[in-house]
Amino acid sequence: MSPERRREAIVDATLAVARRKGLASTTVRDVAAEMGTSSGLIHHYFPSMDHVLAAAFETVARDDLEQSATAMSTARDPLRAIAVFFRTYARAEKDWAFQLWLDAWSEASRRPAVRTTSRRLNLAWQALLQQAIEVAVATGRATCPDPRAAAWRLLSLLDGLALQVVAHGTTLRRGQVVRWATASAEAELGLAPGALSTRGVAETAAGDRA
Amino acid sequence: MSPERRREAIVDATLAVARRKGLASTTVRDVAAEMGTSSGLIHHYFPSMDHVLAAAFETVARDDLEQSATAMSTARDPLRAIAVFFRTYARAEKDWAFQLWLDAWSEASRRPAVRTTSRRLNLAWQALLQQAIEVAVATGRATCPDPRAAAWRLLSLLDGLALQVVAHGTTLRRGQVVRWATASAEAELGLAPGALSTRGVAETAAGDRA
DNA sequence: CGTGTTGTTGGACGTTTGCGCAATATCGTC
DNA sequence: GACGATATTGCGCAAACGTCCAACAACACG
Repeated sequence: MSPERRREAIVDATLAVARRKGLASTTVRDVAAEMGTSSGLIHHYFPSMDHVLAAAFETVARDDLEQSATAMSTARDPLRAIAVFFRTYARAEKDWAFQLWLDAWSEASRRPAVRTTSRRLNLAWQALLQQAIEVAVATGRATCPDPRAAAWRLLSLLDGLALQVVAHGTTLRRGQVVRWATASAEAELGLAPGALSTRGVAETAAGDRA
Repeated sequence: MSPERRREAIVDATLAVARRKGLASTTVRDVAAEMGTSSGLIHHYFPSMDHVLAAAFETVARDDLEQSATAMSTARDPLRAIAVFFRTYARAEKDWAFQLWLDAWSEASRRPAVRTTSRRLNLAWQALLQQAIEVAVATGRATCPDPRAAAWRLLSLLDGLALQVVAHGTTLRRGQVVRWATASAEAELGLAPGALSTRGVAETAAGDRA
């Protein structure tokens, strides 16, 4: 198995374990057992467990980011692109991925590699939303005095709401998260209520269940 | 030392350690060493480490809650009470307390006692803000079609922004968090821009540095 | 065929974890 | 002053942790 392939295999195995036990309590031996190999092998490819976890978290966050970015790029309209952003953010299948975010934010203070990765990816997500807002403003579809601030606010709102869903389970319903965040976005962008709502974005509605 | 005093002492010691190392990596022996006693003593008062951490987290979150509640109750005006809520939320001294929240949200999936405590306190914070909004609406100082939703949105926004400050350090500045959240609150409550801003809430401005 | 490079193994090392338990110390009550 | 309950100790236990390393296997290249 090629070095690159092996690294991917380690990352995949790490994610399989992290999905079950959480990022924070994923150990070298867990990953080795998941791959069916020895634990020493992991340290042959990664300098420390910190870097393994950071690499694993990065692939998930980056994949989701690219997935959202391509979904947005196929939207026929700047406003629909923003609507797609919100709908792809709170998908039910992503609950475990958001738990990874929670773990990363918490572990950031203890694991340097996780911190830099988490920070970089968070900035990338903000940049994606900010750019979409700027496009909407430039094409006259929206008005927004400070796209950078609006993107941070909307992203943080999504994070804070999703956090309640994932960490506390029944406190909030997922549908409300999307609806509330979308409504805030309409206010931020000077749009009429409902301008970003369900109609016309059927391609992503499948992720909005329950 | 009375049993109740001893429990408090354990909780205090746990917090002293958690402040340094984070909740997730606070161990029985750390707490015992902090108290200058044996580790067995902790298990004599708490059934498991999970409950120790939950109790410690609870006292901090509850103290902060009561602190905010009393500060709000002394405000001369419903709107000022809301402004106080935002200013007391993002105080610099509370960075370590917010790291406790991050740890609690992350650990919620693994530690049952932490989960129920975190959930209960989060609901209490939302209730505090919702009540303040309802008072402002009832006295005609604000308009808000759905105080429950608005409270969740504003609280989640604060959480999401504070998260960036605490977990990633330099990504956002603390002053911006308060200003951005306050601006969102003004929009949610149908207020003029600046209605909740600095002027007139000097009693809490000390916590807004940097 | 020999030889060096590299992937991989399996386990040792030292530490740390949560928890339990027998022994000891302390103290209120008769 | 003796006694019973309870607070507290100090350590043992088994398991788990990250890291490291000597040894074996596989293969490319001379």
